Amino acid sequence: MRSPEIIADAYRNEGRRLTPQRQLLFALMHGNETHPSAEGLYEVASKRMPGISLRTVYQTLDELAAMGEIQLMHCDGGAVRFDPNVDDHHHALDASTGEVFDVYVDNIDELRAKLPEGFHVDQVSIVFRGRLARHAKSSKKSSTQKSPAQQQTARAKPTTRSPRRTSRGNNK
Amino acid sequence: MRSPEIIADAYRNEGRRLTPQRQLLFALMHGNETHPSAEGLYEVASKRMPGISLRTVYQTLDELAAMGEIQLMHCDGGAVRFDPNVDDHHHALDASTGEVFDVYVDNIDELRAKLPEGFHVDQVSIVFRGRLARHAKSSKKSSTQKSPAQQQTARAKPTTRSPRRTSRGNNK
DNA sequence: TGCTTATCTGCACGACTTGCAGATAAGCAA
DNA sequence: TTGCTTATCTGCAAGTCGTGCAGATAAGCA
Repeated sequence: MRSPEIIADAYRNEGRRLTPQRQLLFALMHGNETHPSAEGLYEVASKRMPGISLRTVYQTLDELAAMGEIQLMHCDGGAVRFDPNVDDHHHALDASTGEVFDVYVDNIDELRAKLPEGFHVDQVSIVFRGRLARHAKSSKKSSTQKSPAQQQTARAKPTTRSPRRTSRGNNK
Repeated sequence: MRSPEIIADAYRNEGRRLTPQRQLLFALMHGNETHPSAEGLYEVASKRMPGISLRTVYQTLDELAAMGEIQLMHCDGGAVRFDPNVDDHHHALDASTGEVFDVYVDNIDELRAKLPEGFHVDQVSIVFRGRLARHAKSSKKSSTQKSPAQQQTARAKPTTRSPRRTSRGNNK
């Protein structure tokens, strides 16, 4: 995602209006590495601009996505998450915290995949599920910088549902 | 997923009852390569057993998943899809039809990924998005060529809103 | 055949999004 | 600065996908 200023210009050039809501959201998304959901971003935005509507957050994120400034991520059925990093990268999902980290893989094109005959690949996305050891209790650390992707799923494990985010006292 | 008979035995051994609904669903899922959603499976099941409840389909699929007989797939925010293939494999998603194909990748462990320090990978899942060129289907799927995963996303293309998996009409 | 209780079915409800329509307020002209 | 046009914003209803509940059914067994 480009800088808020550049995006502001892009908006103007497209005849769109620059509203304080949009500017706030540009700023909150720029460089944001938390891969927030619309709700999550809404909560942060609400602190700085009480009254902003969740609907506006959804709309603005959709616009940014349509402009190619951010990407959508659908990890494990929860809410969609947004990523301002549109470089060629992948993700690591911490199963216990729900956190998502950007992961760069430099040799995807070397994958030996048996694709259906005649299948043209537009995009490849890889998700590494696991967990981040925040406080290594034992002396086992500094594993890798360019680690080989450990081993693959051994067996389908009992459908872990993504940690539900707390919903603000919403009700309908 | 093992055969319906074996699963039936497994159910009995766990003290669960073998109902005609479950038996039908075991049969419909066994060897099913369409990666159906609960709704899709429900529609097929309804033809053979009018009156079966969608709720029952969800329940039975959840049981099978908990038993490790099938896997869940969350592709692009639509409904969850179920896969009776629990081998170590990945998926190719046809962006225009929504079809999902199983893909075997034999050198995942060679991926050079820059994972966060201390991140322990439990599972790696790869999704190849693109489309299948349908035409001249003369010979069988005899040739399983090991094609290198084509090139990666050149650039995040303006996030084309996922064609909102047409809920009902889709998977039939 | 009868009994216990696991299942099934139907429905309401919750999470996440999107469609709508009236209220607001950018952007521009005078 | 004032006015005007109309893009946006906000609030709410509605739609999709799943899950919780509770009464009706029907497996499995004596």
